[in-house]
Amino acid sequence: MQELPKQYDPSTLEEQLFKLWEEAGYFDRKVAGFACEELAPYTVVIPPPNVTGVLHMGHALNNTLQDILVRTARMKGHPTRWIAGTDHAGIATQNKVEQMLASKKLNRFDVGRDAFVEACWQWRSEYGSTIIEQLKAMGCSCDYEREQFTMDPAYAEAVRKVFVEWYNKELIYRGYRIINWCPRCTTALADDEVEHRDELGTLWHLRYPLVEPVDGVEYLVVATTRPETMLGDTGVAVHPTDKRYLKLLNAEAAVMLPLMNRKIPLFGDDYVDPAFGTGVVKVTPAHDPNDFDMGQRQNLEQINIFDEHAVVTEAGGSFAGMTREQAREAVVQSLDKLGFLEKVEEHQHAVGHCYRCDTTLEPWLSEQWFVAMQKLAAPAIEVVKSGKVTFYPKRWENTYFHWMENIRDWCISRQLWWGHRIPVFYCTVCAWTDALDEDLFACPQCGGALKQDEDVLDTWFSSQLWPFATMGWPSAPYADDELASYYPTQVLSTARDIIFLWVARMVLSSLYFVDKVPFYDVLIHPTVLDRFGNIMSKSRGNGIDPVELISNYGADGMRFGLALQVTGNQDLKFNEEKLLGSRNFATKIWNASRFVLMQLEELGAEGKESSAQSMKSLHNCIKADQSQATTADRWILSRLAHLTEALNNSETTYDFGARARLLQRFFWNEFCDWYIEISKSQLADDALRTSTMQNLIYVLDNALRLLHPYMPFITEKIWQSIPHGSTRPSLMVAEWPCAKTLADLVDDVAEMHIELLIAVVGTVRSVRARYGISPRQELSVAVSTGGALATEHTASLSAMEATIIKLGNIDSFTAAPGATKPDNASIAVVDELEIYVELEGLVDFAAERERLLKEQTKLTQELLKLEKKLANEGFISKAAPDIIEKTKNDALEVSSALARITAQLEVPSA
RNA sequence: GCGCGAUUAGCUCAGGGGGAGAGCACUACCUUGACACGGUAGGGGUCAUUGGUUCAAAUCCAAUAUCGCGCACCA
Repeated sequence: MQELPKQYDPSTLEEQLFKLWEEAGYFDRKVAGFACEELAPYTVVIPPPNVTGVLHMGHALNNTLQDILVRTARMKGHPTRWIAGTDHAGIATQNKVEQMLASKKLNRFDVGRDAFVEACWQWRSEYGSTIIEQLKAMGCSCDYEREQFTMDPAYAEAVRKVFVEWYNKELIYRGYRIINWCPRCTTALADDEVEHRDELGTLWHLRYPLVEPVDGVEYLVVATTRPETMLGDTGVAVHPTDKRYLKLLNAEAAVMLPLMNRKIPLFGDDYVDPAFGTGVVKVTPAHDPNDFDMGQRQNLEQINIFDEHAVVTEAGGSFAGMTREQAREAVVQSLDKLGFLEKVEEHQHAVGHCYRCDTTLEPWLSEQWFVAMQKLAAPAIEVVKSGKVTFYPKRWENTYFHWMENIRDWCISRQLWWGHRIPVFYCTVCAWTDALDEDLFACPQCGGALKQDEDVLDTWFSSQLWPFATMGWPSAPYADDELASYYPTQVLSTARDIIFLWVARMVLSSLYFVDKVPFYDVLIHPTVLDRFGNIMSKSRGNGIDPVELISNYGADGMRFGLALQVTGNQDLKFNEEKLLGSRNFATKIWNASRFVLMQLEELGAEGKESSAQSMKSLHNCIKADQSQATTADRWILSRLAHLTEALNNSETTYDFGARARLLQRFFWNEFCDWYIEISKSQLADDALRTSTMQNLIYVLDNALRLLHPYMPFITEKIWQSIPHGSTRPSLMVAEWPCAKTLADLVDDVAEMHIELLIAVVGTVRSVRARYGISPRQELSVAVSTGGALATEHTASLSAMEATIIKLGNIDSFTAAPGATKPDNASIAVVDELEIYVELEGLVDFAAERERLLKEQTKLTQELLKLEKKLANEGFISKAAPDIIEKTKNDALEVSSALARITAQLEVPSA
């Protein structure tokens, strides 16, 4: 046995304990050699944080939850595997490395592609492990030995195989289309990578003169939020049935585009909403997705007026060389000068921004690679509909369905250098092109030199393979047969903002390539907001650093405090006070354990139990020998049994907050506040000493096991020091308390009897506080029992006399059926007990009379309410029998209490 | 525009058809031999509003208001 230091110091202990776990290899208990083969494996893949990442609150929360699940499963005996690793994060990492180069006044083109990619790898090896180290500091029990990276050679092989397979099945194709373009990152983005934000913009109304007036109409008015794009206008559209413009349509009128002096046609298209603005739309096929579609239908020319930096090209005539912002101003000015500006108004509209750098995106026409999603989506919808995959909370399934059912083709090419290069090769001589599993240098058709596609794949294209690519796919047979035994994974825990980007695509690709769902449960945890309800972000500067929280509250305090705040809500307004409370809870656990150990030591020093070895034998004894057990012993064991059952029952609902609360209430309010206090008087009794000690150890041992997944460090440290009943070397691989075994310990009688004790002690304490009687002043207390169980209650209270005397600081205690009330005593009626606290010479009786009058009024009102209810015919005929029974009992109790208080008031006070 | 969430004590939030709860904060007392990051006892709420269902509504339904989120956007 090892003595615990006086103060709990998370900072030094956590590091030591983590090292102990890691070195012993407990994270994979199968490897560590502990039996677990008979149970189904429990696998979780970590949502791989970006290599550029540092731990933020979302990670802290999400990984706390995953660790709770994994640690619980491990203790229950499941072979567990929590796969950890990082994502290469194309744009994010490339941006970091570009920033680094910029500090040396270089850009990526200065150093060249190979050197740049090399610099990315360098950057990764230097900074890429930060977040993994931080996960360790949190206590996350991941399988770090199998740490994965989305650019590992084996992983790259998987990505390439997926591309080639889909390419061959024509699910991947190349197309010339309008995509979302970030002019700062100079790359295309997928639709889901666009962040729309409402902004107050301007709506410019422009006059477009007709080439020839029709019926006196000389010009049309179009409204636009992007006047600079007019340089690329190749048409003007109205709704085909819009009466205002029918004449013009019939006349096949054309417009002379101002500034560019280009003749462009007017045409009708259903897309145009005649109710909006003037009902006339300028059409820029190269710079707006809707205009692109209309342009296709009308066979309009596509004039791209921006280069990749959103600078106006030659196609923009005299505006060439201007940025889009400069061009906007210049175009508006020129139009105004020429009298083409009709009206300017404010206009609220959504603007797309780059999800990585927040630059305003440009809809841009370019050649890109796409995945045809529709066919792939159907089975992915099916598995959720049929319940093979379940979301928690379930409402997120709607979000998933909505996306899947309205799915659009996925732009997967990125004009970046850091990432998986698209494995498509082009012959520089002939027209040969193909996607290849292996690099090839000469054209199989003409022998000419081959060139690989310059673009890399969307990071999410590789992340979608994470659950199976991390388990050896596509190597055949799967390495270590992992895919066979550890797949599908049990649960995927993540944030709601990547349901589309990641979750949906994992389902779809896993079904296609492995023919299995990637996970059974999807746990969408709440989003952590700041205490005012705002999203935490760098730009707001309102983020909280979990590393700092760990140093302030300990990893255990942070974890428990976060878990407490997890409910079914979609947001979590971060409440740091809960962490403080959790740190205090950790201290409470520490000190309660110290108390138990101190008692144990004292017992050993007296020679009652001479060695740690024999103390080990104490474990479980209380269960074997219930004859030794007091009411309090049986009560706390019964509470422990209920707790274990409740924890097991709520498990699959992922209700972390509720479970944390159950644990805290049991340990603090039941074990510490009552059982430990009661044990003090039992330990003073030679006859009860050993059995009480056994019970303290037994309950503490089990409570530590139940708490371990939430607070792994402190529980491990204490457990190492107590004579627990396990042969296992570490709590993290110890046995989970068996609910079935514990069920035998449920004891309703003991629970009821402790309620009596709590009522008596509570009454005495209340009386003291009410009348300002010093805690040192001993009091005389008598309890009159009544009702059918009067004899049993009397016996029980008498048996607990020593404890009651100690807890209430009482000098004389008696319990008897119908005991007479001493003169000048305070009376309290609790259930069927009348509790008398003698106050002779201690208090002002007028005050006590006053209190009783108040109590009488309260009870009278309560009784009236109950009687009214019972007199209600509807209630008697329709309410459930047990509710009626309960109401009758309540009425009886209240009326009896009222009678006793009334009687008391009628006795003239001395 | 469509969809989702929230509205309960000063604060953060549980709960959920039949007695309004926790933690923090507040008040009083207690330096009791595990713990002042503690103990004991208290004060404090028309459960957003309105209507409906029901014997019974904080709880179920509908509408409204306010706040937040997501999707889709009409230039």
